[in-house]
Amino acid sequence: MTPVQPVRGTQSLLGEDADRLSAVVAAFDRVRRLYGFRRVEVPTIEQTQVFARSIGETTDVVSKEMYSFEDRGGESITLRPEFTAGICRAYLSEGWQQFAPLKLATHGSAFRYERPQKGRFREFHQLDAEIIGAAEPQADVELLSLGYQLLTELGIADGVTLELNTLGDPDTREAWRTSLVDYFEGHKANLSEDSRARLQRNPLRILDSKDPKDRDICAGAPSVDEHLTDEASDFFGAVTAGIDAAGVPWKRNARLVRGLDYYRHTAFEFVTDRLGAQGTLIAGGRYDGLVEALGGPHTPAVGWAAGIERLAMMIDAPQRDRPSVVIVPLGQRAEAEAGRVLAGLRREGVAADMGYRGSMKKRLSRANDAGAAYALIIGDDELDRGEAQLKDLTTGEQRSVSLDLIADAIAR
RNA sequence: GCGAUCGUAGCUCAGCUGGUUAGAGCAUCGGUUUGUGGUACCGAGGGUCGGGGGUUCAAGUCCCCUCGAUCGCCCCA
Repeated sequence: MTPVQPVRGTQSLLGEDADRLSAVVAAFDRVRRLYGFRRVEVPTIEQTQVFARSIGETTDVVSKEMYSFEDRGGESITLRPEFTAGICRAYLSEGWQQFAPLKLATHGSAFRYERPQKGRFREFHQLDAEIIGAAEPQADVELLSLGYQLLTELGIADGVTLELNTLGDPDTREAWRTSLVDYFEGHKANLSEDSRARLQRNPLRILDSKDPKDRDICAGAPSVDEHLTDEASDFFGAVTAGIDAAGVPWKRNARLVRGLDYYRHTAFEFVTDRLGAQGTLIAGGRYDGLVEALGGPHTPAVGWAAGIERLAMMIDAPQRDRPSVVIVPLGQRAEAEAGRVLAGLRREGVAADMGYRGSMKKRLSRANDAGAAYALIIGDDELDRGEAQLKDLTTGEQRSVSLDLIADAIAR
């Protein structure tokens, strides 16, 4: 019988690869506390309309790339493809509005039915940070600082660039869009086939086309700056002044866009060239229109999400967990005593382990493989004297230690 | 959805233009050492060569289909 295969685009990780993911999450958890972002839990599944309404019913994203199914009650359910929409739903349905402005953080699995490639999976993991109910540019600044400090904490800030742009307010956005369509219509003949299709569907996206011909045309395209209202311009100025003051390096990318209509003002990506085509590590922006799209009151908000797998690929290998001591009992009498010693050490906060079976040779070999600092050998002879042999696995030195003083001996 | 490359042991791979019982290293298990790991030496287990079909006297090797992996395109909430 052939073994059961994993679902395409899912990962099962042991050892260093798993440690990398948890190191990223641990760093995020440290940093988000420093910034006062409260941990939230939201469901993995939501009613499909939570995502469909926020994204727009007709897009490819909704029709082809979500894991949606009908449950036994006939309800259309979707595995979350991201966190933002679910958090906004909770903000409305759980009455979190009373705590606004709210700084929230979470992390976990998300699901997208896409073709797997480097740094892209069908079940993947995200860090997520949101500020809901704040229209002030300081919220954007705080979120950008949080992202930068996370990258610094992970030791990868040097290889990452913050690309920043503004999409302006709705008036700005509409005016810019119109002039972009006019401009690209004029160059339609020279655009790539993909971009000609985008002209109908999502003209802003032409700006980040990878096609060299498109890029030349984009170089002469109207900039959002020409359409910024005074208010939008002031807002962007406040954001950039704020991150400059906070010491966050950034680069203007006037071609950075967001496809969905609910985005306003700030749009940004922390990118790297070290991960091939999937170079975006953290992506976010201001989404003042989203809560309204979910049926709530007008609510300004800004946030970002980061791909945990991508961050994990960037960092140095984390130190693996290793026991301080592995107990090696010899014989049945020793094994009973060893169980007491093991429990005692663990209660004292010493990372201690003991194999379930095996010869002394085997057990020592396992202790060595586990990276233990010490092996504690307990045999009948030692037991009679209330002692054990403590062996330093690095130096090979071994000495007798009283069973009551093992934790002290290891600490030294 | 589209394109390219690739699937041989748990892992990394070798296997020439199709030709007897498919190999190595690492890992695992056992032994040299019944109370001493990391080193060394000896030995063992483990593969219907991703799956299915076809060509051929003969297929791991050639052809088709399929599944999967990798990288890219599309998409990127």
